[in-house]
This record gives sequence, C-alpha cells and structure tokens, in this order.
Amino acid sequence: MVCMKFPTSPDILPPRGHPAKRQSIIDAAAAVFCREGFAGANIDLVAAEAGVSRQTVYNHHGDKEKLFAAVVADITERCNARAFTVLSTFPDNPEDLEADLTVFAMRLNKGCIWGRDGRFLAKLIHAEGERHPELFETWRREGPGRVWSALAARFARLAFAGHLDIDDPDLAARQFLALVNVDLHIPWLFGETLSEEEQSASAARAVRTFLRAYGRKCEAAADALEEAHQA
Amino acid sequence: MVCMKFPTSPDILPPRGHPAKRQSIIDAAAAVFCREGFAGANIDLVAAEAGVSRQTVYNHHGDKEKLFAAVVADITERCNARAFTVLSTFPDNPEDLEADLTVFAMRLNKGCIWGRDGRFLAKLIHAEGERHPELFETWRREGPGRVWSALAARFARLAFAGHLDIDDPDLAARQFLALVNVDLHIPWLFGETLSEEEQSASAARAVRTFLRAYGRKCEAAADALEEAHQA
DNA sequence: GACGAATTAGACAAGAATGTCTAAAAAATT
DNA sequence: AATTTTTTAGACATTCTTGTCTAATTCGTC
Repeated sequence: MVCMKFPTSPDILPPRGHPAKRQSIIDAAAAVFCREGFAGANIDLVAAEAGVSRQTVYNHHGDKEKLFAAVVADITERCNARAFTVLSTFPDNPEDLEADLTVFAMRLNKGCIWGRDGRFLAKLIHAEGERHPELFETWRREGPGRVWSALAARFARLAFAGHLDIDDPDLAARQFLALVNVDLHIPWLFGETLSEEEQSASAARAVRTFLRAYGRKCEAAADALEEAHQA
Repeated sequence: MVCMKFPTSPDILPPRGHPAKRQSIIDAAAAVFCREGFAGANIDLVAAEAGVSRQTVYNHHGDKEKLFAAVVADITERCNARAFTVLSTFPDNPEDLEADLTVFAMRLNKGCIWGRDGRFLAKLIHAEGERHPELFETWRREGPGRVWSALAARFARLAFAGHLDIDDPDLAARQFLALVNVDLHIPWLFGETLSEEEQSASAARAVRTFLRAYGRKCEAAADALEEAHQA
C-alpha cells in the first residue's frame, strides 16, 4: 500500500493524527464552550476533558478561534443531519393524523431541540450569533432554510391529499415548530428535563392546536354543527 | 432635617453616592455583559462605558458577581414592569378582534421581546441560566408565571364573552406568545431588525392562525359552509 | 526491532484582568 | 467657607490564560 492516504485533495490538509482524538477534542470543546462561553472557555480544561494534552489541542486546531469555528461547523453538520433524519419519518400517509403528527413532533423534539447537539448549537448561536454571524451562515442556509422548506413540502402534500387545509405551507411549518416548542422552552433554558409523559402531552397539545387551525374545514364544520345540534 | 435618610430600613444599606451614577453603571454593565458574556466582560470597559472610574464601580457593587446579580435584578424588574404595561392594553372589548389582537401582538413584540431590556434579559438567561438558575428565580416567578396567568385571564374573559372558543386559557396564552414569535426568532438571534411592515405582517399571520384555532366554532362552521355552498 | 510521526509534560514569556490601595481632586452639605 | 463624602487616576500584587518551545515518550507501521 502506498503512503498517499489523501491523493485526491492534497490542498485540503488531511487531519493529522488520529481522527478519534480530533473528534474527542471537538466534543470536549463543544461542551466547554457551551458551559463557559467563548471567553470563559479554558483550553486546559478542554484538553483535560478530552483526555489529551494541551499541546495536542493546539496541534490539531491551532488556535482558540479556529477551534471554536471547528466546533460550530461540526455541530451544525450533525444537527442538520439529524434534523433531516427525523424529517424523513414524517407521516406522509397518516392513519390517524393527530396521533402520527404527535409522535413526529416528539421525535423532532428529542432529536433536534432537546438533544445534546441541538442544545449546544442553540447556546452557541445565542452566545456568539450576534458577534460572529459569519460562523453560522452555513447553519442558517442549510439548517432552518432547508428544514423548513422540507417540512413545508410535507405539509403541502398532506394538504393536497386532503388531510389538511393550508394556505401557506411555509408558514404552517414554522408555526408547527413554534407550537411544538411552547412548553419546552423555559425548562430548556435552565437545563431541566421533562418526563416522557410531559413531553408527549406537550406534543399532543401542540398538534391539537395545529389541527384546529389547519385541519380540514369540513371536519371543523361538522364538529361545530354536531355541537350546535346537541346544544 | 435629620440625617437619617432611610429610617425604615437601616439594614438594607442605602445606595451610596449618586443614584444616577449607580444606574449608569448598571446600564453599562448590562450592555457589556450581554455583548461579551460574563467571563468576557471587562470591568474597565464597564467603567469606561458608564463614564466612571473603575474604583467607583467597585465602590458601588463590590464585586463582578455582585454587579452581575444587580444587573439581572434590575433588568428583570424593568422587563416585568413593561410586560404588565403592555398587558394592560389587551383588547378586552374588541371591535375587530383580529385587528385588535394584531396590534396587541405588535406592542408585545416591540415592548418585551424586541426591546433593549428584553434582548438583554434573554441573552443573560441563555448565557447563565443553566449555571446560576437562582439569579433568575425571581424572573421565572414574577415574569412568565404572572404574565402568562394574566394573559390567560384576558383570553378566558374573551372566551366567556363569546369572542373565542378556548378549553385551556393558559395553554392558549402560551401558544399565542409562541405564534407571535415565529418570524422574529431567527433575525433576533443575529441582531437583525425587521421593518415595521414585516413585524406587522408577522403579527397578523400569528393572530390569523391563533383565531383559526381558537376563534368561535360557529364562525368557522359558517365559513366552511359558505365555501361548501360556493363549491 | 527500527524508523518516523504523533503525543506528552512541563517550562516559559507576554499579556490581560481582578481587586486593593493611596493620595489628590471634585462635589455636596452644613 | 469649612468639612465631609464621593470620585478619580494610577500604581500595584496576584492570578489566570494564551500560545510557543523543547525534550522525552509513546504509538503505528514497515
């Protein structure tokens, strides 16, 4: 075997050393940056948490700022990938639309918002988004941009199939995500966790409201007439 | 006049020196803490931004952590006060419910979320909420707790008066706030501003969806029937 | 086993920030 | 005007952090 491991891209410098070590540094750095903020993060702490010497951190990433940028890029990528994975489980042919959407909403929460990467990314954006917006341009373009469109497309298809009554699928997608987050936001801020039941109940409430707004009007009318008859 | 300026509460140490200077220090500290985070904030910079010598900062607040706590307390109070001010403009006797709620939503945004204090408080919570939750206990109790209840009470009254159809007013209030924020969140993260028209359009979209979910069912039914007839 | 690359521990200089102290200046009060 | 309080500028010791350098050591590969 020849020693040229990266024959195709000699300009993109190959990650020197063990990729595993490189990744463990990024993971540790992500945790530390999120806990302490950029200024408060300590390279020694990152090294210790990664089980690596400080010099190795510098060897791999050269600089605190470069390390931060690498962390952002890494988490952005993982987060977007996960978002699309969850999105691929959207109920395109729902049996019970309300139940299926509720399960989907829970997956969305657990996978993207409540998960480790989601928390990290959100904290990083809040902390440094205003100061270094260029670091998050990729996220904005590939993240919300594409995810919202994709989700909107799914809703549009449901509407076309007669399961929903939607004027503006993009708006519906954004509002769906917002509703799904309603009860999770405050506990999220303080690092608290919700039990499975609470999460599920919250998702159910969000979906119920969403369907009240975007469910087929015929059904809503039928419900209303039925109630009116009973009254 | 006797020299006892604070006869009722001798234990709560009176703010020494000019209150104006004290406030300007807190304002400057708030700005710096929000920009740079707690660890990155520099007392010299706070002093300079407040137009005060560094020693004066220490005289007034003793310590970086105490200064931070004072900032949090101050902003919390102002933010909550403003929230209740806006809340007092809730349309209790709406002429045009949709229009009135839209205007109310815009006031809410401009006053509480988009305003200086709101931004500051949110950033502080995001940055330090997980590490120092005790600092924000007051906010949680007096802020979301009371504001949500108050808003829920207003919605309940509207429902009682026959303008809305709401099962759970607390939930409706939380969802209203979430919907109102949908389009503002991302630009907010990066310090961007929305034009008056965009804000107003966003509020209108939020209110329209809210009313589709919580408007009187009779109206929804009437709409549906009308459409059915036309079809 | 031998070679080269990667890693480690630790020392090190340079810079920055906190919090204290002092003497002089400014402001307010009487 | 005299006095007391507050503010100021600057020096200062201390601590912490970054980023570099070096020599020793480990690891992977041939």
